[in-house]
Amino acid sequence: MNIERIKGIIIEQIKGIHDFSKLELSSDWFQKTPSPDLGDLAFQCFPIAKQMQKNPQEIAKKIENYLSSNKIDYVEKVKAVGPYLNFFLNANEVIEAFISGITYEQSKEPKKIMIEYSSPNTNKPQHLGHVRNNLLGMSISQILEHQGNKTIKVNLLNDRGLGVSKVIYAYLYLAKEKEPNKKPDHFVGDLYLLFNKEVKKRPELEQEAQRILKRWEENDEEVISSWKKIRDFVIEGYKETYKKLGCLFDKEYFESEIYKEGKEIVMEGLKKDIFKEKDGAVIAPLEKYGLPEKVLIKSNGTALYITQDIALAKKKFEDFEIDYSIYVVASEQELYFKQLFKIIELLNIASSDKLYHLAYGMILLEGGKMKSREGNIVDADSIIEELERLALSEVEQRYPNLSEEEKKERTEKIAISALKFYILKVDPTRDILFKPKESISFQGETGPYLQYTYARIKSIVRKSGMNSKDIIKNIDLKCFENDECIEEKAIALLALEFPSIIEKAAESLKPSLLCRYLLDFAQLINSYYHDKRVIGEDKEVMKARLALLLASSEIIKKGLWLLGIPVLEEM
RNA sequence: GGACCCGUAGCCUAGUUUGGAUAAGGCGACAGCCUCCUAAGCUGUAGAUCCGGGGUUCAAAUCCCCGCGGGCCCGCCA
Repeated sequence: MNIERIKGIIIEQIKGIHDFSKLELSSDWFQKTPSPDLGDLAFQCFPIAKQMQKNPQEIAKKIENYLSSNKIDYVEKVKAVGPYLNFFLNANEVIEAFISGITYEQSKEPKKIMIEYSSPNTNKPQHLGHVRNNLLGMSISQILEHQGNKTIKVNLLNDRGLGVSKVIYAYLYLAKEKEPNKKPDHFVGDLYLLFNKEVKKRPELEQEAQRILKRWEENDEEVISSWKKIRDFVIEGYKETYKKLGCLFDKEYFESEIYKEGKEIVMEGLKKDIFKEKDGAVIAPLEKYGLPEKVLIKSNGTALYITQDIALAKKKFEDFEIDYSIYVVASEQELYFKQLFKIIELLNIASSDKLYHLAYGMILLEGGKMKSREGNIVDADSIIEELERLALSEVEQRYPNLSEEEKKERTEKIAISALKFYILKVDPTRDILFKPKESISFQGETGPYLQYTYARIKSIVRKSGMNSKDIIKNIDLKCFENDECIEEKAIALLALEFPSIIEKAAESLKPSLLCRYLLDFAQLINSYYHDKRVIGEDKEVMKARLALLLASSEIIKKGLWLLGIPVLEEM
C-alpha cells in the first residue's frame, strides 16, 4: 500500500456523489494538515467549487455529509473545516498497511535513458565540483532504475584539447620528474599548475600549447607518446577516486576517438549550408534561434569540445537506441547546451525534447569559484581522506577494541556517507557555498545520522533475540490499541509517502527530495525509540514495535541506497 | 551591454513547479536528559520586515512588473 492509493480510494468515494460524476477530480488536491489534531489528510475544495461555481465551504460540508454515511477503507472520520475536508485515518489500518508492505509504483512506459556524467578533463585530479557531478549521476540513475527504467551510465573522458595540451607541454619541456611521485592524477595536476604558473611569466606559452594540439592532431610521435602516458596516469588515479565514490559506468567514450567523426559531420553540415565559414573557421549561425553563433572548427583546423560532442550525440542514439539522453554538467554550461541541442536538432540527429541538460549548481568556496588552473580547489581525494581520519577517531573513541578491519569498514562507510549526504541534500540546481566545518560534521542533518538511526534499529532487533521472519509473522495490531498510537501512526503515514517521494525525485531529477524525506523520517524514528521501549515490554507489544521498526529500517536502507549511501548494521 | 539562476532567523537549507489553514528542519546560542534497547541521540527556549516596492487574487514566501544585492555565462577553453 501507499498514500497515493489511499488518496485514490477516497477520490473514488467522492466521485460517488451524484452531481460530482462529471467533475475532474485530482489527488493533487490533497495536502498535509498543518497539525495532526486537524486530521491526517486534507482535501481542498477550492477546485471543485470553481468547477461548480459554488462556495468551497458548502462543497466541503456536502462531501462530509455524504462520506460520513459509509465506511471508507483507511478512513476513521471526515470533518469539514472551512473549505477543507479533513480526513482522520484509522491508525491500525494505516500501521498495518505499512508493516505488511509498501507498494512501489513502476513506470508504465519504461524508458531507456542515457546518463552522461562525470566526464572529466584528463589533465587534473577531480575536485568537489566533480564529486557533485559524480554523486548526482549515480544517484539519479539508481532512482530512475528503481522506477523501472533502463539506464546507461556513460563517462566521456575529455582526453583531448588545450588543457591536455598544456599538460603535455609541461611534461615535455618544463618538468624534471617524468614519473609520478604521488597519486598519478595529482602528479598530472601539478604539471597543469606548473604550466599556468609559467604562462604568467611567458605568455607565448599559450601559442605553444596550441602548437602541441596541432601536433597532436597530426599524430606527432613525441606528443602522442607523452599524451598516452599522461592520460594513463590520470585514468589510473581516477579509478581510485571513482571506487571511493562508488561510481560505475556502463560505457566510456574518449573524446580523442570521436573528434574526427565530429569534424566530418561538421564539414557535411557546411556543405549542406547548415553551417557557415567565417574568418577561416566553421561556425553554426544560431541567431535565428536567439542564440549566439558557435565556432565548431577553429581556423587552424583543429577541433573543439563541441565538435566531438556532436558526433557523440549521434553515436549515443545509434549505439544504444535510447529514448532520452541526460547530460549531467554544471550550470555554467547552460548556454553551451542550448547551442549544442539546437545544432543536434538542425543536423537531424535527435529532436531536442530527447535531450536534457541536468544543470547543477556550482560549489563555491569562501573566495569564489573553484579554479583548477589556479589551484584554489577542494580536491576530492583529500576531503575523503580528511573525513576518514575524523570518522576513525570517532569510531576509536567509541569502540577501541574493534578489529582494524572492522574499524576500517565503518570508517569508510561513515566518511563517504557524510560527504555524499552533504552534497546530495541540497537541491541540484542550487549553488553550494562550501563550509568546511559543516561538510565534515557527523551530527544533525547528515548521512551518519541516518546510518545511526538504521544501526540502532538493527541493534534493538538483535537484542530482542528474535529473527526478522518471526517478528513479521502474525503481528497482533490490537496491542497498539491500548494507547492511541499517535507516534506509530505518524511513522506509518510518512512511510506510506515514500513511493511518491521517489517518484518526485525521479521526475524532477532531484535526489535532494529523498534526502529531506529521510531526515524527516529518521527524526520520527529517533524520537519514537527514545520514548517507547521495545525490549522488556509485553511480548505482543514488543513484536508489534519491532515490526514497525524493522519496516522503518527498510525505508532508510532503500532511501540511502538510492542515494548511493551504504548502511551499517552496527555503528 | 545581453541571457539564465538565486535572495526565507546569526549561519546553512526545505517550502516556490500546481497560490490555500499557525513559514519547516539543521548548525550555532541557552536550559535540560546517559543506574533506561547505541548521547553520531532526545526534549525544551530564544531567534523571520520570506531582499525592497508595486500589481493580480477571496487568498501571495509561491504568480506578474520594477528596483536592489549576489552567482554564472556570452572565448577559435573544456
